[in-house]
Amino acid sequence: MAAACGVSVGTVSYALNGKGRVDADTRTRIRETADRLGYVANQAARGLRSGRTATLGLLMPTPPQTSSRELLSLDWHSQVAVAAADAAFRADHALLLLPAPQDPAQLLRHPVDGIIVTDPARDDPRLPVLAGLGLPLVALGQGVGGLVPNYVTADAESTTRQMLDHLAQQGATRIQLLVPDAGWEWTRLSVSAYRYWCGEHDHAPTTTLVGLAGTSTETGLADAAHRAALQTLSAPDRPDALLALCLGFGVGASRAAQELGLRVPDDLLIAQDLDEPSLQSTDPPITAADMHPRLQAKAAVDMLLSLLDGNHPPSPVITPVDLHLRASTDRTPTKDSAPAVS
Amino acid sequence: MAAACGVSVGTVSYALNGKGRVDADTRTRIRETADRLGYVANQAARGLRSGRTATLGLLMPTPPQTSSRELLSLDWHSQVAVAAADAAFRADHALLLLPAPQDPAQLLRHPVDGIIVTDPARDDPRLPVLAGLGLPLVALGQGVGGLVPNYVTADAESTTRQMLDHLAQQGATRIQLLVPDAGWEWTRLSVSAYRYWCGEHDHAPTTTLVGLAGTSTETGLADAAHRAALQTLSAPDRPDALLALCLGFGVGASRAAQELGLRVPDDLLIAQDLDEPSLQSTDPPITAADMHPRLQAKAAVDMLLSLLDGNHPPSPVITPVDLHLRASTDRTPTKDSAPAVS
DNA sequence: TTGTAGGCGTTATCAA
DNA sequence: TTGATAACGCCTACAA
Repeated sequence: MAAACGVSVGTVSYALNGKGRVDADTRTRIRETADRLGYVANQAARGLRSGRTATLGLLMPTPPQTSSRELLSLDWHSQVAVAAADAAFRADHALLLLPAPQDPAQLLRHPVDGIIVTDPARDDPRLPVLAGLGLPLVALGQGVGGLVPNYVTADAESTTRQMLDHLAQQGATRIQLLVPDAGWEWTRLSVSAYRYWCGEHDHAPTTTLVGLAGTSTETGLADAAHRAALQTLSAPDRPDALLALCLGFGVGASRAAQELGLRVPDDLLIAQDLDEPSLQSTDPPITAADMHPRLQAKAAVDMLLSLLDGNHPPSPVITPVDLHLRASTDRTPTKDSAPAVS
Repeated sequence: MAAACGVSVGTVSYALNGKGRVDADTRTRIRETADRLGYVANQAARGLRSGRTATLGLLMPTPPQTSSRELLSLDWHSQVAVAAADAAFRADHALLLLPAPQDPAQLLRHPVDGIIVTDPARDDPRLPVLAGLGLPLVALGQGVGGLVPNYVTADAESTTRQMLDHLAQQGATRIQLLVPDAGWEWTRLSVSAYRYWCGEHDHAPTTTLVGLAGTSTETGLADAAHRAALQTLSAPDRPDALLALCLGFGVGASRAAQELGLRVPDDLLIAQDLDEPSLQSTDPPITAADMHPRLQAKAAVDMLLSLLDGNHPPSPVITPVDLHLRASTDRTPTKDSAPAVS
């Protein structure tokens, strides 16, 4: 382009991204003409020359092959994806959406500088594939035991303790956990925090394992939790609070309570760790924790970019969690007025 | 690479993508070594030469600047994004997630061959920006009056009629529409179909406009609908069925009915046009239509690819819609057994 | 049937 | 401070 408007190509390049080599006047002149002509450097050529693509990959679980391992809120993923794209763009990078790969070669067809992998599990089939790529990697979720050293996550332990404290403060004396039977890292940490908390508070830890076999939708999760909760709540020494550790479980528990004639929050408190829209449409709405997916996404992008710059970013990054207190755990006297803080 | 393993670079190129120039033996030999070495052509170099990027852009509404115009289910978007990425990959293209642009130049920094724009509105600020780009464009949603000639959408009219027929068949005689006050194309078509249907069925059309000012979350939508429904359902000649034409409205209507002591479905039927997870956690679950976001996404990608090949794809593509009948509109005698078909 | 060479737009190096 | 030039890897027209 701009060779035509005054100087040589090299000078244009230096003027637009070089450090201090060009004359200030020349630079402003070039900048102006570039703006006027709407000129932007060709990414393909730049990539060819530099070996970098200015593109980050976001590896999502692909719906068709969703296994129980990858049961995650779509709403969560959507927020992550858009926020990550936004963060990448602000740093002059593009974000490529990658379906879960069968074949590593498939991933290389559209080269990226680094990859963010969402919620890896300990035996995640995507991990060996990624390892073979030799690309910088950041996990959005637990780092699964050193397999992915750089990761961004919320604090499972602190989240669990916050919720337990809140339930106890609202009068719960027998808090029971609804635990997904899926071997997730997040679950493991939460349960362990629960046991620890029980030890501190002279509380007998009781957990109900909810089988996830064959479940692949939010409704399925709710149904599974519903069955488990019916059983648990019919027992003679039933709990007076349920903490649901998986999407959908809160809705299922709420349904079970209603069918058994238990009033929430009077007879039973219900809370869930990860917030989701459905928790606001139950009656009463269910307390849950906001893990700030957008914030996590931005942190993951920043971490990856910093890795690409050759830095050793602080890792892991632990992002904050905010409890959304709703009516399902609100035992304050005035039950009629709007009690939800969301 | 492969020059080292037998022949010249040109021959490798011809062997891997050329027509018939090379000897069959040489070709298989080259293919084999390429596979063995995991060789894939460098996209940057290929793009530099060909001018194409093998990359499609998906333009999403960006959360920070979500205006009432772009209030859409995040769940919907997530499904669209992942399905589109998958379809693009199968056609050897990558899918770039694009935040809504302020500046057209920003979009050009990461060049794409074409763009899918989700749910454009008639006065969508993204459209003039896109027009200035001169790129092939496909709308995922209504084509907004010729502005975007190529589009993929579900059939608003047929969806509305199906729901009205279903409600009437379940005994509704005074069906009222809850209409978002947002100037959406989909809304306009639905309302017009409703009026037409009323004419055919000797039914007095009544609609309640629900103001969306200041609302930007699903909860906000539900609250707005809740207020409107309270008023409507308290009127002397209250409707016996509500058809909600916006996300969140079904949940809001359901809450209003409960507060007024109206039983669903006995005293009031409730249905919503676009399905969402929350509709399954209300009591009772609410009937809605599945617009098959994944199918729509795939159709949009196919249409865009076909445009890029210089074809005139059939446009618009109208995708099918499936009614999910749930308890909120089920007046069959056996009310106790599980009535939901989902 | 295959090798050779030029050029796509950038940036880094070197010379002026 | 600036201009010329080579090279990044690929495709393709042309020569062998």
